[in-house]
Amino acid sequence: MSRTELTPSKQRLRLWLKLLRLTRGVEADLRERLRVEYGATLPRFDVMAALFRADEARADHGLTMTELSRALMVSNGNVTGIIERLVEDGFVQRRPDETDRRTTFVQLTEAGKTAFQGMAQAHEGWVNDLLSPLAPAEVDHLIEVLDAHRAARTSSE
Amino acid sequence: MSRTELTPSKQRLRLWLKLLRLTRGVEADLRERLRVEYGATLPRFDVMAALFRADEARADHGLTMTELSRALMVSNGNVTGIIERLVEDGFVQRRPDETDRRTTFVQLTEAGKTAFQGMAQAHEGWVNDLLSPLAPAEVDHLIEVLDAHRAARTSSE
DNA sequence: CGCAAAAATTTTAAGTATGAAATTTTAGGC
DNA sequence: GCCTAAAATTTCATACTTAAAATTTTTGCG
Repeated sequence: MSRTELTPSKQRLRLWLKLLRLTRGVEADLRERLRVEYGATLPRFDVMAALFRADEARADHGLTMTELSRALMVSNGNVTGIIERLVEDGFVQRRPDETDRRTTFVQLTEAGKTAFQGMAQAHEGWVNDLLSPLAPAEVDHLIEVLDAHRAARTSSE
Repeated sequence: MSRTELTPSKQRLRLWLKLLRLTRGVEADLRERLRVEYGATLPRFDVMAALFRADEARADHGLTMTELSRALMVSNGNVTGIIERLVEDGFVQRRPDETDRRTTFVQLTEAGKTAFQGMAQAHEGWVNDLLSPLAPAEVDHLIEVLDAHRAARTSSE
């Protein structure tokens, strides 16, 4: 019945390329809108999102640089630069750990929280639009597939 | 029945974040392996793959810079830099268009083709491993979903 | 205690990435 | 046949990204 007769390996490669195309397209769109409407960038937004979530979970001292780096899956040196610019803009503040002078806590300022909340609402709408061809049932199914994939990967490590 | 009661918009956002996590994870893995086993980078590999495909399709003159930029969904200025380094390495050669002096054709050298073929085979194996938790039927289904999504997006433009 | 290994972060060098401006060349209308 | 608009590319400034080296501080063991 199928039009093409490909090995599982080749099919997975095809899927991977299509997945990459989708995410690159969506990311390009989101980046463009963040830039035009908020003068922001995607990495900045991602960092602020992580800090906002942390603040909601436990409104104490923010995240350490290492926690941020791991949460976003980017290198530690990378986080340093992004935080530096966010601090310059007044959206983020650093705070030293009293008991361990190696670590630095990082958290959103009030201005940072306010700025993020505006962007986050717009961001959710954009993502919804960009993925709107996917029906809610399809979305739920895909989430399950991704969760199962993630579980399989982490257990095999 | 469902544990959480989220709006379609929030569900799509969740899906997007999971999708991003998957692709970033896979990309990080592929980048690491390309670096360790071939001393190559992902952008270089992507460019070479596009040129290799073009050469298979019509073995004449390669691709123009603009075609490359569009195929990979990266900025034109970006392609200039990557090609520059590939030319230095002897994997790619530029050739001027005789009839239109604005455009430059770019194609793999023999060394480039050979180098790419080795990497491509390994790359397919890595992708297969990384996506192995997805059963072939699931892979086919996902490909259909992505194709439908892509069709819906391009038609609405 | 003393000191080597580990941990958290920053720095560095090179590559990737963008958007905008600049350059060169071509095409089309008058 | 000019001259402006469009097209293809490069250059530029800035930001992001990585891996590796360097720095600072803490921990744990003999």
